[in-house]
Amino acid sequence: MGRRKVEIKRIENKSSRQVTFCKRRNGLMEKARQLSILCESSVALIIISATGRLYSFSSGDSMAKILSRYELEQADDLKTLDLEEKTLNYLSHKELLETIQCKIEEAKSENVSIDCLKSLEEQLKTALSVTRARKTELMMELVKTHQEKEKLLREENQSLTNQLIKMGKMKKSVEAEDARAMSPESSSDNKPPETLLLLK
Amino acid sequence: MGRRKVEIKRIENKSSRQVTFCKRRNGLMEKARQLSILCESSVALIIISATGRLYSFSSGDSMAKILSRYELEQADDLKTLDLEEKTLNYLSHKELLETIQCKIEEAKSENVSIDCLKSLEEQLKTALSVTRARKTELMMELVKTHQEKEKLLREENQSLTNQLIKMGKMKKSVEAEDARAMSPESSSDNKPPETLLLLK
DNA sequence: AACTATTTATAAGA
DNA sequence: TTCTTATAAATAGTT
Repeated sequence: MGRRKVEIKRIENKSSRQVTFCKRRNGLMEKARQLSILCESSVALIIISATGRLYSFSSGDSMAKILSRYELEQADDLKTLDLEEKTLNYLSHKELLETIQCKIEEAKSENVSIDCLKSLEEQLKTALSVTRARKTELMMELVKTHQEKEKLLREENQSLTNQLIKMGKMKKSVEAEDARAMSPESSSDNKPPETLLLLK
Repeated sequence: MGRRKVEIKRIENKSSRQVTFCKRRNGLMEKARQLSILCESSVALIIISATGRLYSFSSGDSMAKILSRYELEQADDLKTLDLEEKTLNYLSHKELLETIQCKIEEAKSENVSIDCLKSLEEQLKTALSVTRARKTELMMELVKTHQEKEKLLREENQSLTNQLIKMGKMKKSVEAEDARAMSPESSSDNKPPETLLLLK
């Protein structure tokens, strides 16, 4: 949609690449906004220019909410921390925290060097990531437990529902003869309704 | 760009909303891909449908890399607000690091709770920001020192250059009479050339 | 930063 | 769903 068709490959001319970046970035942001409104969906968009400038859009739901939903979906959350790949492979969370304590001890002195602080910054970044990963891990376990519990309840509920249907049919078929013959059994077992309430 | 113009507001009809979602989602993904290639930029796109289904695109750079870059930016923003206002005013960098050490001590036990890790995550984020801030502060001081040194040198240089020019003119005006009359003075003071070398 | 010739995306219809 | 098509919208190259 321009004077001529363009191949989708890196634009060689620097200035026209910059102009195109600006135009298409705006276009993409607008499209993202429209999609989120038209179809009431959540959209998160992050763009980092070649020069490192950051642009972002997020619909109604906050960016953080959308990102955390995304991170939850990725079971490979731990793998994606490739920045810490090395550390994570050789050091446990506990060991990392111990390493950090030493670094902090160093940095607590009054006359710290920039290099020392730079190193502490890196360590803290790593610790933050690993702590996050461990948190996610625990949360995933929690979610899994809940899902299993839910599955069991669903199954129980289904079987109880089936029982009820079967009983209902039987009841109907004997109602004409003697309705009171079923009443003791149906009133004594009141668990099915209770379990049904657990479903949402 | 269709049979007729549409207002950007929630599409009421459910099925046409679904169709539009599918079409525009694909369109947005494709546009994101094109932007990343044409302008060699990093693009991360996450879409969550109204029904909770998740779709995502990320260019070359892994999604995690882009997201962490985004989060880094936010952390910096947080630093400039919260930290300077609250923490930085009441706690020294040293004091904060001490607080963190306690938290880490807690988190080192085998059976940590999610809440405990969450709290540690926050503390590490803060520590990271404060460390960064302190680092920046020291670097700024360093830069300032260098700038001042440079300014002094420039001034010294300028005045010396002026002297040289003046002398040059005087020399020219007396050259015809006696060039050797100026030589003792100009050879005894060799500072000007040396200082000039310090400029870049 | 505007303009405009074209291409591209897509709304509605089949 | 998928395709077709008329039309709206985006944008490439130009000024």
